[in-house]
Amino acid sequence: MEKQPRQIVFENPSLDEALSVVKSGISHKKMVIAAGLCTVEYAGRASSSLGAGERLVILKPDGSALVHRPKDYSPVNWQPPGSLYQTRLGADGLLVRIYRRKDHEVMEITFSSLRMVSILDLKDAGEFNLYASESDMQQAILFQPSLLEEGFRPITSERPVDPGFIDILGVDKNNVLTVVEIKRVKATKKAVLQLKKYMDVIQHDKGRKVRAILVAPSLAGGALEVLATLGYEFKALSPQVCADALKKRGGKPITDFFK
Amino acid sequence: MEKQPRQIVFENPSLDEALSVVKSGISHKKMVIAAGLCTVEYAGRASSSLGAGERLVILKPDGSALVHRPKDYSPVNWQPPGSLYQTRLGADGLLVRIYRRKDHEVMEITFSSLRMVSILDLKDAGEFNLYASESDMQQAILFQPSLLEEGFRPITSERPVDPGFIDILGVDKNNVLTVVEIKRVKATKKAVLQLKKYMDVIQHDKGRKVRAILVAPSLAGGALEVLATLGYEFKALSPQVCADALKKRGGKPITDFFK
DNA sequence: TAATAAATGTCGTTT
DNA sequence: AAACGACGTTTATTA
Repeated sequence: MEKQPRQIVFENPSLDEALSVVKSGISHKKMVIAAGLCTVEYAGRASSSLGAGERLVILKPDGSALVHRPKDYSPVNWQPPGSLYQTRLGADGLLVRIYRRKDHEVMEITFSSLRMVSILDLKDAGEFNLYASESDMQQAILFQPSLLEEGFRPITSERPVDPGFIDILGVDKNNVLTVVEIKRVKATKKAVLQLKKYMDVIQHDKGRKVRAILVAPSLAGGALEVLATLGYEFKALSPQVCADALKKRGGKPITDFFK
Repeated sequence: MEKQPRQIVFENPSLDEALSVVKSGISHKKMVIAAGLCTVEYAGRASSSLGAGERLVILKPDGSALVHRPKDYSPVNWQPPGSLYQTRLGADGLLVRIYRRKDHEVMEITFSSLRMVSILDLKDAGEFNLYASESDMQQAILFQPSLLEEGFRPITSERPVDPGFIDILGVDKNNVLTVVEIKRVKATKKAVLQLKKYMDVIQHDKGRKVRAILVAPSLAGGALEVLATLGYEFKALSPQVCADALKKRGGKPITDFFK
């Protein structure tokens, strides 16, 4: 019983060597990394053509593939998970074909030469947690209503109304019904209009005084104007403060991606 | 004058070795690739925490950074271009800190061990062309208006109005003013509302009959309803058909609208 | 800088 | 599978 090495790395491999490494990596469901001079053609939802240049190519065991240029956050070409790999030597060099049934998408990479090719067997069971999302802010206000203002008492959250969901519905210290809309980033005019949609419904239903409060770390220029016109209010509150408030409450993060 | 090697690859490097390789790669503005057992902390617009596991880390010369798990198209953590790198040995291992001034974002990777670390000097001046984009659809209709309907005559494209740009403004065979909104994917309710915004302005300005046509490969359920209510029309047209029409038109690549 | 809309958006949840 | 909305969306473009 031969033990697979935990990684394989070839520098300046021949096309033949690269072919055998890539083939092996794919069939063993390992991560394949290749760097070299290549062209890329893509056809599917759109189509694209990438001229010759040196790039980093990543083939993941789950069938996702990435072609990265030396710059930019996003890959120049890619395939989502679930794609199928094929590779062979062609007239122009080492061909890697990545096919996705859904949308009949094909990406074809042609390496004319390689600088490096590698197989990595990565074990990763780490847990990922994201904090301070908008729902975290909501939870924080529900748990500690004074974050919004003294005397505020939430009634419901995510209350469904005609055009969506009201983040928080409650009453203030004078028992005035209050609609709360939360944004985790600077609130734009759009957020105010969203709040207005809810207010239109609530005011129509109730026919009595209702307060509207927009909660966000800050307000965009245009938003303030609309807000003032409509007689709504703004409460500055950052996701960080909410995250801290939740942390003090103890327990684990709200946005637990792996439930 | 010593010539830099075109790439450097270390397998199972010590933390010291890895430190020196990473430092060198960063300072020489090369692409740095590292694979190993690490944790990642991020704080900025949100904050996140990633437990120990083996990942592939890419540091690009333009200051963009990616942390890729063995699965998924998208990185689990990242920093956009323009970030600054810092690296040193810490108590827990090799620390790589990627800081972005904008939004005060920090990502910190801590490697406890490495499987591979590499510097690549990738030269990439290849041209990238994308076809069957929304702009291509627009160009195709402008060049061959019958793709929309017989007798249609475009007047302007990208006409600026209050809150944006009308994709195409023209007149139909009866000289009725027609607003055209184009989507390259199935049109949603949102697209109809976008069209409505333009219509509100046009109708307000002109005070005469105006047609509104939504062009897309297909219509979402909710969109059809709103479209009907507003009295707008739908024309099925795929980006591929538009790309083909442009190609037949001959000449140079379609994505040349960037004048 | 802010706003606006496109994207091979991707990625979840819900119907 | 379709629809809908959120995203650390990113990216491009314009005022």
